[in-house]
Amino acid sequence: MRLTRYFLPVLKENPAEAQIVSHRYMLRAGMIKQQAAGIYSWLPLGLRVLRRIEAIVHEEQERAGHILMPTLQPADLWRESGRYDDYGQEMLRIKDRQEREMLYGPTNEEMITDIFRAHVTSYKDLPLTLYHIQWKFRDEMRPRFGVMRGREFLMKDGYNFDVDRDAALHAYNRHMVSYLRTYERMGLTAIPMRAASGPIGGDNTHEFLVLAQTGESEVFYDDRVTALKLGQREIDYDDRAQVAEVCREFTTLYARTDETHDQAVFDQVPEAHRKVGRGIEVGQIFYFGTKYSESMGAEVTTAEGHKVPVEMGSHGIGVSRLLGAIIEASHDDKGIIWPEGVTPFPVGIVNLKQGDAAADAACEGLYKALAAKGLEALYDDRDERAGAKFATMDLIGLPWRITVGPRGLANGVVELTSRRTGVSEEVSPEAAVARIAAIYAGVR
RNA sequence: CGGAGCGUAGCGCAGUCUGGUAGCGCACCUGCUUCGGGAGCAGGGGGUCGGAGGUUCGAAUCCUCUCGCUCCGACCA
Repeated sequence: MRLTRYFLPVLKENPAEAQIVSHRYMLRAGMIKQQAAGIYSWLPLGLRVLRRIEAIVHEEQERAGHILMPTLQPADLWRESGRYDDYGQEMLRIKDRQEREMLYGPTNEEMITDIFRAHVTSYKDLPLTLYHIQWKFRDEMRPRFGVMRGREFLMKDGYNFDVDRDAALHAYNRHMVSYLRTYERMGLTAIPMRAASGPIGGDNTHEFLVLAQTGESEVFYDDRVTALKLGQREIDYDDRAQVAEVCREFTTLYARTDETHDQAVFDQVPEAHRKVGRGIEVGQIFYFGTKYSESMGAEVTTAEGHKVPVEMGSHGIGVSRLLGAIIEASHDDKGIIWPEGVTPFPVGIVNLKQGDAAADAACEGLYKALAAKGLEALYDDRDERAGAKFATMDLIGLPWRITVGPRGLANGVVELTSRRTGVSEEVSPEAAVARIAAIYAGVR
């Protein structure tokens, strides 16, 4: 993408309404535009990152069935589970022209149960997991922090259906592991913490927290959990013992939110590892058994011929919120530093002397060579001074930058710079392309 | 929803107390010079002051109502 043809309305000054760093940078980097309290338009750069995060979520859902449920739901479905009255003012209630009561979905347990009961009646069709990524609306009393606490937000929510409790708990564990992988691919350390279930219900639930000063939850943890990594290990999601072992590894050390914190247990953590901090919640998994299947009549026939309410769980990832969480976890005083997994463009090309025949040709060559490797660079071809181009690149946070100028070209080299470390090296254009391709070979 | 504050040019702000017909920086446009970390000089365009009503010879400024946004608190992916 050539910057002269790209809609990237960057701001030099901080918008007054933005209080935290991720919100400020998202506005300054031209990623989002607020339309009402907690409701945002996604501009090209922001949308690209949102789509990258979605892509990773999709890829990690592997065999789960991808569906799409509507944003608007009939109120009657929620009357069946009893949540129409329980959910309160946070639920946006609407009437259509026929005076039918509708709501803008804050979550989809009722609807997925309705889909399930219409089509599944036998244990032979289990286990089943269905998920979608859809906009949700929760009419927060106080939206804030940009996309971290918006009213409209994009969420991946999945639902598993199993024949018995053991199978459902395996589904729970499977999702815990897949979520760990998902966050790691985004360059995040998200710690599973024992949590409270809230309006979803159920007795087994973990939240995934990214540690950050600006987090909304107070967290208590043994800091050795932050060193745990899934890495490249092979995992067979059908292997109950292996999946359970990974979960045990990640949930044994103390890690809880204030809702479930137990000071007596926490005191047993060695003092050197005992940490209190704040975290951003980026996902949650639930096992809630037959809460919805019983109230809504979602039953399956077992091998023995009995009808039983299906065992269920649900799992969510705050897709739009993750943009904010990633920025909170990865930035400096110049701007954002995107992890390779979610960056809007893999690399930026800065032409220091637009209009110089050699510089222009070298940039075009790099741009095409990268494209040939499937890497779309953001080429700053504006007639701007070097400082302005560097400032823009630093702000929008592309992890790699290739700087092209007459001075280097005279020696046959361009500069390859890491946004994260600031380290530059002078290499031939061909070598720069090869390096970038190698870096992203393991990422996309 | 309770408490506090703010709406003046695309963005950041001054002017409001002490009414007299709107200003600064950035951005934008033109020209010249500059050109490896948000350039300099000169010239220029743009707002009727969130909205409605009222007081007054006269309202961004005073009064009433209203809409929106932000911050603190209670709730949440």
